[in-house]
Amino acid sequence: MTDREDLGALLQRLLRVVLERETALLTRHDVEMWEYVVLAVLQHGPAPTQNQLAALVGRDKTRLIGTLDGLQARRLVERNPDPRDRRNRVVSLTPAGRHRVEACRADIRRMEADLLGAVRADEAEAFVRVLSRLAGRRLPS
Amino acid sequence: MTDREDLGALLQRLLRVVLERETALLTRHDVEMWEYVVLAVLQHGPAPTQNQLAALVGRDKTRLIGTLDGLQARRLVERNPDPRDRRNRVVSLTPAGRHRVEACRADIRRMEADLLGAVRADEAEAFVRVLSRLAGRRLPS
DNA sequence: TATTGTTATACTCTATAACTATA
DNA sequence: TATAGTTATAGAGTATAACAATA
Repeated sequence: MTDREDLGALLQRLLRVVLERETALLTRHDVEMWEYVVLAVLQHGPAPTQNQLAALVGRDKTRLIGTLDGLQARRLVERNPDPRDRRNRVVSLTPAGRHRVEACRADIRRMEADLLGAVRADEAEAFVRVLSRLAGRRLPS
Repeated sequence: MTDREDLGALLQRLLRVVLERETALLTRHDVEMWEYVVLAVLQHGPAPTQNQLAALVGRDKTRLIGTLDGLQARRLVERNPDPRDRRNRVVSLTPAGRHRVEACRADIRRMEADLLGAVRADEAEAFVRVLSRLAGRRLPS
């Protein structure tokens, strides 16, 4: 670890490449980046409130609304009032939304495999493992 | 590589942590993020034109100007007209600028070592090596 | 005319503060 | 009154276009 670039610079450059490829790929599925992030989070289950969903995707609740409007207009997500507290709107995937995000995910995995193909398979696996460790887990709140 | 988060999500989360720590650290040196990026690039030698410098740091030439103004006002960089083509202004570090960026770099290295301390030393080294490979080299133009 | 550095304008994204409806 | 969702307003960051000086 003698003379190398800063970790921040390296991460930013790699992230930029990943995001460029991912954006192009998602466009072919008619899905924008933030839309995909929302769909991916909802794969784990419905979000009990939009507020919690916003925190989960790391975004403000006000900025989330336009994204949800677009997804709902295309019948990829549903917003249903919670009968127990009608202020809350529980957001969930429709079957179409589930199929869409699964198709996106498959393409992303292919893209990632292609990218990681530049290094040995065991190196790539170790890289992703350490990256997961260092990135920590998503804050649930 | 069964069920894991997307590479983009992992990279973004780790980058966010790194940038937060780096920003706090740079503030103690009275240096902003983009200012540090410029200083770090200039460590390798003067930039023959602001245009080339902008491309090197991955930024528009118009957005670079305010950053250079601030750095020049604090006598950390110099802008000298090129005698052979007086349209160009060659940007270089002053001695104070060199000392400043070296101090920042040292703190950043400490921060990175602390961050990478969460995994074994050989894993951390391999991680940075693969990351460098995948990030590729900075485009000179 | 073309290019470097600069300034000015417009646009996007984000953050903050009101508004409504339910509780 | 307090909270979830929504809308509206203001601010920061960015991109694009015009401008002055030099070639």
